[in-house]
Amino acid sequence: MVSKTPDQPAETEIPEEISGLRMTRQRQEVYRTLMQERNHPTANDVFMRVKDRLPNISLATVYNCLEALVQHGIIRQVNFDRESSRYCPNLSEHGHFHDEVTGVIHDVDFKPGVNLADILKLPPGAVIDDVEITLRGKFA
Amino acid sequence: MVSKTPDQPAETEIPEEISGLRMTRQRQEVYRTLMQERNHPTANDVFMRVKDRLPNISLATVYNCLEALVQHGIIRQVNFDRESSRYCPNLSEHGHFHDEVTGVIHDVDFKPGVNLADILKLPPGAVIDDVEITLRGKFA
DNA sequence: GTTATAATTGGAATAATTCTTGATTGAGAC
DNA sequence: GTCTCAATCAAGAATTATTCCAATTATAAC
Repeated sequence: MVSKTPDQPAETEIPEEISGLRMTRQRQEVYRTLMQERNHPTANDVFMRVKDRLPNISLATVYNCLEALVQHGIIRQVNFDRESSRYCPNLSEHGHFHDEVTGVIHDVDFKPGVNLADILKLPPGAVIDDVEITLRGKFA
Repeated sequence: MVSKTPDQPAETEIPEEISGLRMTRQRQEVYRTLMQERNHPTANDVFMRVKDRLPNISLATVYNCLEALVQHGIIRQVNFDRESSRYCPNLSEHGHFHDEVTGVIHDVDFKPGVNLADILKLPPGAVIDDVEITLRGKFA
């Protein structure tokens, strides 16, 4: 190889390490897939996608990567009822609207300035670490 | 016991049929257990409880009963992440606060007059059939 | 390059739930 | 009361998403 062109960034810029997580090739590809497929894929969806680039990757590795990314706050894991978990790189606090007809999942942002304590009778002293808001419905 | 006092309702009043669902002995006991154990038991919790009264009941039947009750809107099924489903006879719209330390689940009511559309940027045209709000946290 | 540590792989194991099949029950017709 | 039919139940097998495990491989530190 002649030129390394070190000043030109890769097509998708992924740091070698994020908040202490070693960004291995597998984790990179899992993450890249999530960034490209914004439709809340399951672990298996990701697996099939990543196999195009890493034919030897195993499903267990995809699960491991997803877990590592979730643990480090790089992606979010989303559950609907008892279905397979889905994964989502949208880190802004948001809920999900599940279209019962098409199965499509839409991110639903909060309106600005909304506070949970304004709408819920929280138990006194409760400190909330995580909120999950899931809506099911359809389009009129 | 001498008098039957028929005008006094049973300790837990359970109609013979609710919205088209035949209230069999098994369904009665499953429902009664949920009404008594307000701590969001799993199917297996209910199973063990109901066995005291119906020693021959099977876990599959408990699942069937729970499903039938959920389907008829008599109880609610609640899911936390990928844990076993839990069941809840509180039909008023409410969310759940999951205490990470003790594992206890608390019902969280909405403040009166709160409208989802006030706090969320719902996709235009979306008709919401069901809402699930789950909080995780601890007590300070 | 060696060594130590962490990650990956493939397959086996797990656990919650659903399915299947045959037996039982209960409601209504007679 | 008895008969019939559909609904329900029981027991265990099957399914499915996910996790675990042991062996290999890659990475980073020295």
